[in-house]
Amino acid sequence: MSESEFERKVFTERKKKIEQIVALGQRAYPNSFATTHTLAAIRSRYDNATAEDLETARTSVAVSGRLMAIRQQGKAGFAQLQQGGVKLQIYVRKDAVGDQGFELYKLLDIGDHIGVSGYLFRTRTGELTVHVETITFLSKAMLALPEKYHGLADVELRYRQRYVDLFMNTALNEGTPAEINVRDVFVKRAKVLAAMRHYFDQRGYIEVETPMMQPVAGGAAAKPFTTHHNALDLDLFLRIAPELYLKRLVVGGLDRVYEINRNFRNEGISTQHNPEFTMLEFYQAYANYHDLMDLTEELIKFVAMEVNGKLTTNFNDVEIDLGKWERLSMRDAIIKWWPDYFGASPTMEELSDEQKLATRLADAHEIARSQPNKSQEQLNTFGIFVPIEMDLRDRRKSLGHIIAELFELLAEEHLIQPTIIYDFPLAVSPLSKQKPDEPDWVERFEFYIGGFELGNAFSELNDPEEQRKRFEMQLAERERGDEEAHQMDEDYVRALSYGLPPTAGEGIGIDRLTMVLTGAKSIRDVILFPLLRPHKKTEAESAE
RNA sequence: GAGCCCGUAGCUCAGUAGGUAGAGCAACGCCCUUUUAAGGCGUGGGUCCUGGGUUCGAAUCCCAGCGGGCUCACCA
Repeated sequence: MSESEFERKVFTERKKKIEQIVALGQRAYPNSFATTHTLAAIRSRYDNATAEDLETARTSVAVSGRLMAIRQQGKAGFAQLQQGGVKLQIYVRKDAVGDQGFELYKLLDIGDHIGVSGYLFRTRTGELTVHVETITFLSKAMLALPEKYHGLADVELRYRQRYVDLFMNTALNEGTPAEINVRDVFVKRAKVLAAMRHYFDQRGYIEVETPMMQPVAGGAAAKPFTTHHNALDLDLFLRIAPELYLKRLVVGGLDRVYEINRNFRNEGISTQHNPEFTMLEFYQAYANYHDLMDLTEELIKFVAMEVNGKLTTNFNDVEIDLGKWERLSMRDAIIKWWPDYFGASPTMEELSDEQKLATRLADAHEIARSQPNKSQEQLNTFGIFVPIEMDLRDRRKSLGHIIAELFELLAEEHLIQPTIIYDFPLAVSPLSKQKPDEPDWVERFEFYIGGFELGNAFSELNDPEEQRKRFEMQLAERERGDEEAHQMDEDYVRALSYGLPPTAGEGIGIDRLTMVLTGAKSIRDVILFPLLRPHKKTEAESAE
């Protein structure tokens, strides 16, 4: 820790204060303090009590908390205690706490933890306050707290010193903008997890934990982190998904399983991506993707009610109604969001035939190219569209890949209200079951809220021979340089060979769902300790 | 990975026609027995992110680096 002169000075002064506090008969770092109430309990129980109520039935309390404000007034003073995200004012006067007690009070700093006992009253201005009779010193803040009104605003410091962020940036600080009410966000995140567990537990799913360290990183298309086990001299991957293990469990007869845990993907960081993120995955035997569409809507509604008590949520200044869902096939979504700028929308038939789509994209390319005045947005779209069109024309990518790319380019950003996008190309879905009537398409859906993907689900491919073929197709793509193509997993094929019943499974990004439910604009605001590049150490510090 | 923006006291921020730095809070000392972003008087505190360059002179202009934010690309 590199300290400034200011911080060293404050630290030294406060060490002296601790000595003085000990000289007053207090312990420097006592082991405990018995309270009668939490601050939250006092607020909920006595917030409506009048001054007369409090006077006639005198309520003695012992409470503790961190001092967040001190307003000294000669031989008396007010201070504000904070505990559990709740604040309560205390009033200390010399004639009530005695000479020693008041000496102690004067040695307190903002940030210190104390315990007080006394009785409740209302001040002249009507604020519920503890009239203090004894003060017990509990712990000292050896560093100065951030500015009391604005809190800790520097985004980098908030992430690096989340411990400060958490006690400074609460809804109780008037200057704190609602979107960085940090404590509340993480309380809600915990409620999301609890609600999900409750939902699945009630429906006969069992919660399981599958390996985070895997010899083959499967179940998704992503670059993994690698690690090594010394005793076995074994290279391992941090998992990118639990999927293949969870389906092995369904083979084993655990018909309904879920897991809530971290996935690790060695890819870029953005407002929607952190290298480690939390995923719910669940599998249900004898269900298909239609069943999971219904379940998804029900689950998200349930979680929203548990967390927020309502189905609407404000995200990026848009009111989102989690009670109303739209369902669109991927091809319909492309047709719906096809921009006029590219001419008339393609037809379903054109989107299902490589040759016809190639012609259609070439036409669109020409129409867009010949338009004289392009907006920046159109230029951006065009800039992404052109390579897609060329990939199809030069047969570098299959129809399926092109469809998926077109969908992401044209439709994804529009999916603000809850939308289920179903029927994906087989080429981008190596673990999904084909549609009986359209073998190039699979029974898969993703759902979108706020313009990004929150979940991915499908009827699970359970034919071991077909699965082997799909893995081989993936290996071929890997050969062609796609580092994220799926690896072969022989044991998974073996597991399928013992018989996986018809099963559907789904993964839901917990961080992103929490963003939607709390209005957080960055995934880093819903992860307590998001990954940051460490500050480069100075030579002096490295030598320590 | 690319583009744009930011980095000044512990914190929140001012400070450019380039003249070697300010406020509020916090800290320290004093006054104040119903305040609440309490108030009053006084004091201390800064490698202006780092390293180069231009200049008589750089927080300010230029270059490189470090850290961060946003947008885009990849992905969930």
